[in-house]
Amino acid sequence: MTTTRDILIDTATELFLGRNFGAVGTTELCKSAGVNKGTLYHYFPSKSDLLAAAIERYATSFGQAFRDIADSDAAPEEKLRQLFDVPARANRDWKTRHGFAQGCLVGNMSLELGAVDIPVREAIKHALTTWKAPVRDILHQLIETGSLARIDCDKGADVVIGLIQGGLLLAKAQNDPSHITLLAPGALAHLNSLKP
Amino acid sequence: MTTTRDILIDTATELFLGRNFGAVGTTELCKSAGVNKGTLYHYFPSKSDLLAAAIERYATSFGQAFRDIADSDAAPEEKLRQLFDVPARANRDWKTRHGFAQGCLVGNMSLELGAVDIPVREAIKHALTTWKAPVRDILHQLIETGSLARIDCDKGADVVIGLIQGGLLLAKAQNDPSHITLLAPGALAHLNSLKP
DNA sequence: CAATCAATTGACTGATCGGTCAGTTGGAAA
DNA sequence: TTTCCAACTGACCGATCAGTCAATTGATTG
Repeated sequence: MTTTRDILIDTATELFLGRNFGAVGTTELCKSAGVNKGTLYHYFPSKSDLLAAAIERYATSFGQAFRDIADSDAAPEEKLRQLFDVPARANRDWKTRHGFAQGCLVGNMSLELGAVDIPVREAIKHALTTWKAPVRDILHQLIETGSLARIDCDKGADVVIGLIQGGLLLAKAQNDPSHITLLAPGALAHLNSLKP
Repeated sequence: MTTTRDILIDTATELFLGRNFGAVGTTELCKSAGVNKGTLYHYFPSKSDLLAAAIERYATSFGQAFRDIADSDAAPEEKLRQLFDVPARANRDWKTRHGFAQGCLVGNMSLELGAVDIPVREAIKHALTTWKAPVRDILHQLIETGSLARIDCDKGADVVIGLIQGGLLLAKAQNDPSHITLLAPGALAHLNSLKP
C-alpha cells in the first residue's frame, strides 16, 4: 500500500534529483504529488526533513542493491565491477526518460547542502555508512580469494564509494552517463596499492 | 587594480562556495560586495552569468596551479600527488576560517546546476577542459620516465579529475578535509591498470 | 566649457518562497 | 449514536526572490 507519505517522499526524490533542492518549491512539489501544502507539513516538520526522509529511502534502496551483489555467487572481482552498474543503470534509465544525467541524490545533496544543513548532512553520513557495509564485505571476499592484499577494508570501502561518486560527478558535469563507470576498471588495482 | 566587476566575482565565489547557488540571494551578495543591485546587473545579465564568470576565474586559478606543478622540476610521480594538494590546501584554509569543508566550486555547481542551467554546465565543461591539459602533460611525463604504461592520456586525465572530485565529495559529505587526498595514493596504480 | 557615456544608485515590481492555521472529513472506537 | 482524532484542505502570511529602471555622478572627450 502506497501511503500519502510515500508519495511525498517519492515525488521529492524525483524532483530533487531532476533539478536540485533549492530549485524545487514546496508548492510545485505538492502539486506534483497531488497533495495539499498542509498535508506535507502534517507529515514533515520542514522541507529539509522531507529531503532527509527521501535520502534515507534512497540510501536503503541502493544499499539493498549493493547487498544483493555482495551476497550473490558471482566472482568477487565481478561483484566489485557490478557496484558501479547500480548507479549507471539508474542514470541510463533516467536519461532515456528526461534527457540528461541526474547523478545520485546522496552525492548531489552532499555538495549542495553538506555545508549548510546539518541534519541533512547527518542523513548523508548515515547513507554512506549503509553503503559501506556491503562494499566492505566484497573487499573481504576479494582478500579471501587472494585477489586483494590485506588492506584496511573500511578505508577501502570509502575509496570505492569515492570512485563511484567521482564518476557520477563527471557524468553530470559532461551530461554523459558513460563516465559513471570510468573509474570501475582501475578500482581493484587502486585498492591493491593501498598500504595494509 | 581591483575593479567592481572583480569584487562581484570574488564575492560570488566566496558565497556560492560557502553555501550554494540557490541559497545566496542577489541582495545579500550585493550587500556583501558593497555594491548596489543595479551595478550587478550592469555587469552581468543574470545571476547565472555571474556564476559562469566566477567558475571561469576559479578554473583559471586552479588550472594555473596545476600548470605550475606540471612545469616544475619535481619527479612526475610527485607531481601527480601534488595535484591533490591544490584543493586540499584550499579546503584546509577555508575550514580554518569557516569551520567546514566547502569543496570545489566546479564540482559543487556541477551537481547543483549541471542538469538545470545549460550555460553554467558549459562553463563547467570548459573548466574541466582547462584542467585536463596540465594533468595530461604529467601523465605523458610519467610515461616518458617509464612509471606509467602507454595509456590513453586524455582518458587518464579524466580519471585523475574524477579521483580528485570523488575525494572532495567525501570530504564535504563527512565534513572532513582529510578525505580529499584519500584517492591520491592509489592514483598511479589506478592509471597503470587502464588498457592502452 | 559643453557634451557624452560608462558607472553607479536605490527604490521598486510581481512572483514565489517556506510555512501556518482554522476548519472539514471520514472511519474507528466506545 | 456519539465521540474522537488522524488525515487532509486551501486560503493565507510575511519575507525574500531575481530583476528593472529612471535618475545621478564623474571622469573623459572635442
